[in-house]
Amino acid sequence: MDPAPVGTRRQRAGEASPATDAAGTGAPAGAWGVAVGLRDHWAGEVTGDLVGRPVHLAGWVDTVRRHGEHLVFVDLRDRSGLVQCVLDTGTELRSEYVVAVSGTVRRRPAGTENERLATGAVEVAVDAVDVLSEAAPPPFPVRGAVEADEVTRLTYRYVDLRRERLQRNLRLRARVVSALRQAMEQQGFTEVETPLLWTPTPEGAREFAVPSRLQRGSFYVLPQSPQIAKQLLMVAGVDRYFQIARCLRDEDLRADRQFEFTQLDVEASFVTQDEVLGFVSEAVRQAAVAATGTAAPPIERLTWSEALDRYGTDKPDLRFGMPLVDLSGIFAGTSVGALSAPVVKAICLEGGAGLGRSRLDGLVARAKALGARGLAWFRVLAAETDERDAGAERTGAGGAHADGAGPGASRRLDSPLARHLSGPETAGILEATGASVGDLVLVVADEHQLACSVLGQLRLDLGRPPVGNGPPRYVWVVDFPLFEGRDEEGRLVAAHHPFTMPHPEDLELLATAPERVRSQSYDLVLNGWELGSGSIRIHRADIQERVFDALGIPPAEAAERFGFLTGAFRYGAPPHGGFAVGVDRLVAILAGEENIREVIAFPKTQSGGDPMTGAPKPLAARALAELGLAGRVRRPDTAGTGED
RNA sequence: GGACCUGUGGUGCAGCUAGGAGUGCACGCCGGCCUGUCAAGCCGGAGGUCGCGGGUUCAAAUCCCGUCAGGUCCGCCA
Repeated sequence: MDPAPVGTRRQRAGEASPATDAAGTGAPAGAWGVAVGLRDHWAGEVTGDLVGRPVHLAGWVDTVRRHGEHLVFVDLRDRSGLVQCVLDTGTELRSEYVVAVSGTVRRRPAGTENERLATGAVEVAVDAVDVLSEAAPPPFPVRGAVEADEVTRLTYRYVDLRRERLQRNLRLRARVVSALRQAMEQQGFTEVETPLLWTPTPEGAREFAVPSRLQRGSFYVLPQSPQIAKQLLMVAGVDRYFQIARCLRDEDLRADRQFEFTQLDVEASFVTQDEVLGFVSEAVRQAAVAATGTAAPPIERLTWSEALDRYGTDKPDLRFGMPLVDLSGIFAGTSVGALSAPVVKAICLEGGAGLGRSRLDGLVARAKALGARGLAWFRVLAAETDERDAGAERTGAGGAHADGAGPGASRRLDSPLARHLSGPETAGILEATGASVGDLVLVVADEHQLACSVLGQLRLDLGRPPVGNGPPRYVWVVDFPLFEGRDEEGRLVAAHHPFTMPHPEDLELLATAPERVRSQSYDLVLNGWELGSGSIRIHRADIQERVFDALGIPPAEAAERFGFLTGAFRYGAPPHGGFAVGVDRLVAILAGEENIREVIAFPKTQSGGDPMTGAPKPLAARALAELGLAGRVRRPDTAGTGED
């Protein structure tokens, strides 16, 4: 017997990096551990060097190919892959039966090898089969790439998880989490667990409430993040903290949002912003290497205002171009009403001149739905070739000519607006956008924020590649503003959270022009997904008071809501800052998945349900009474009349 | 709170624009044949409230209204 094939295989493969195995199971070679119990080998590792050896295998029946009573092929599957077993007696094996087999490995007869299978050179001549469990036909195929309806998949999640895709994702996730943990430990961080039963912090995301049985009428909440706890750990002198932390937010679900999600939560004392970014960069880099086996690219850096100006968003997808171009100067004194606005911005869609009128109307509608006053479009056509230009005459649109200063032939603009443009305006559009014949220029004239965000969204609509496509582009977005807009009562709203340290150069603006104050906060963005965010925190009472003041939070209210944090700061708070990385999103992108459900073992539907368990469910009256909630039940027949 | 897409034997689709008997394809399932297959093959068979409710019509999977479920997005996510 060979009790420890793992080490020898790893050595033979000579792989320093965790490249995936030949069976395509998504696991590092030799990662299955020692086979024990009913098995002494893994199905996916039955290869040529075992020829002549007896093996015991256990797993699921993948396929049965029956050639009469005396020749039956059974593919036996376990997490490591499959191997063909040959039986010479008729048996009652069916797909997904759970079996243990014993037999002898032998080379397949010449000409019957299967090159698509890692174990395809050999087969197991079976002398005993033990059916451990019979199985009903699965509700959807376990093998293959066809996806069943979402409810069906979630109702039978244990079957769905048996499939190759999710098995691979679960293992990739485990490797990523392990790499993150190792990277943080290597950098001197201490893993600390923080409470799940926390206290309400009325600000930020909606929280899940947990009724207290011992103190009826009072509630814990589940933490939307360990933010305050980790700052208290800094006051406690932990100095470098991290946690693979579950966070819970009672907000509407999306492709990249579940109620509960996992963060790599990090906080460190006596550090600069760049040092925090360095710690996180190293962790993410190691995670990417663990997941893909290839080196992650360096993380780029943009300021928040650069990101907004060039990509119309604070989470730019840098995998493709189509940057926003500023035309405000060109249209500063325009006579065209539709283009008269504080800010005029444009994007250029390569080859977009061929879009038909209905398609363009759709874009205009989309822009309006996003809040813009309107959307101007200009087809870029070759000058003096009107008759051959698609749609130019049919739409009855006027054409404005300009001798292109840019590359290629002279160009003109085709658009209902084109004949209203002055010569310099036409030339300005062509020059600023660098548009070529056949392109489409889209222009939004509006307030700065709106013009940017609308074009940023259109840029994504028109140009964004699928999630896993192309080399990943990591980018730090830094210098976020401290505040973003105002609430209904005209009070400033914290962009990150109220403990974020203002940029040192902008401290004086707090009282005079708070909207212009930058903060020491930063986001990590991967392929247009916000992977996480962080900041340097305020540790000085005087600065904190000035920020609370700017936020319109009176001292008494601040003490009531955050007293246990500011109180702790009185006893010696080190300067500190941190970050949190969204693990589900990171894993999803590394796995090439569009939805984080595919990297979570038991996710919920968009309406927050679990079709498998039926959760959420009503609680029995007795349970409600014990929690002090009985009086608050709203029965359908009394809805709207009960107390609220 | 809102917008859009989807819902047809166990699974994935087509059928709907232009109403005419539950019509079709692939997989799976059940049975038979079959000693080298590997998504085995060949033959036969079973399996359906066309998500649900209402309306229009001589007639509805198909058109209309409502509703439920799933998905994508806006709002929301300090």
